[in-house]
Amino acid sequence: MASPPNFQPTAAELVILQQLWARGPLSVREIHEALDGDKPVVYTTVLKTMQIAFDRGLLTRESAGRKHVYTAAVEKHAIQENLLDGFLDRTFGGSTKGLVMRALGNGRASKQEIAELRTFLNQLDTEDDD
Amino acid sequence: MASPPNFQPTAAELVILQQLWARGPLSVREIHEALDGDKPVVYTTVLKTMQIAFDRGLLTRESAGRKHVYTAAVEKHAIQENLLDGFLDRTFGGSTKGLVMRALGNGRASKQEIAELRTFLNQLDTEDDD
DNA sequence: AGTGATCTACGAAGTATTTCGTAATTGGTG
DNA sequence: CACCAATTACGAAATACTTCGTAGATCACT
Repeated sequence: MASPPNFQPTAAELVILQQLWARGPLSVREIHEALDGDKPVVYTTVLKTMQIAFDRGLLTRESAGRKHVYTAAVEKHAIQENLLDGFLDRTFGGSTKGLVMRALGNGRASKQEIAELRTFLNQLDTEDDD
Repeated sequence: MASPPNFQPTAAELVILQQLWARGPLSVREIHEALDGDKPVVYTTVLKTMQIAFDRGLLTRESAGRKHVYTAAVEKHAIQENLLDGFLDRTFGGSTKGLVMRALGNGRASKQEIAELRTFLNQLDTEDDD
């Protein structure tokens, strides 16, 4: 069976994707305005990054008058999984348990999140393969 | 209070560190032999990477006859946490819950691991701040 | 039609990382 | 001591990614 392409957006591309995933289709200007905060970014830097992401198939776009409106062409969950797989192997030698324990052990997760995860983990049960 | 330096080893450095964390102090040759598998690596590439990691303070070394024996100078858990923090923000917008659910949802975790995590999560309880 | 603002395209410099080749040094062995 | 193999040091090319400036097109408005 054919696997989906293993898109691995770079850090700069990921910043763009986060905007599009969260807010839907956007122009370069809209994204530039959202990003140009404490750390200023030049307009054409954002433009170029989006053009590259478009060339790589991460984004689609439509002409709207003189400008382009971009849309994420890849699913957030799929990309997160791709990136996570690599990160898991590189940093935790593939140990999901190691990763999760470190993620929860650093005090960044709220009580709320922990409670939700406990529920999630309790559901996640008998349905196992390998 | 002074924070520990925020070491962020590169991918190549991390490969070296994984060896040292797992197997203790090693020479360049020993690491080269361990890595030179399906994807061949040249000896001096490994050497150079280790010299850079040494310069950056990630490794220490001792002379043993004509050769050097290297040791990890940074703690595995601390490095994993540093890298995880950045990855979490970039890829999951800082949502630990999102990360953990994706990590567990992809079917890579064994029943065994899931059971252990459930135990861990149940212990992880009242001791919360923020 | 002319002017100015906004936009896209894109080359290319800048930065970070990885990879490799060459030279010099060291240690053991005949 | 001479030689060979193993080793370190290091410059520099190769690769990947990011950033920016310039040029040219397009649109709105006068």
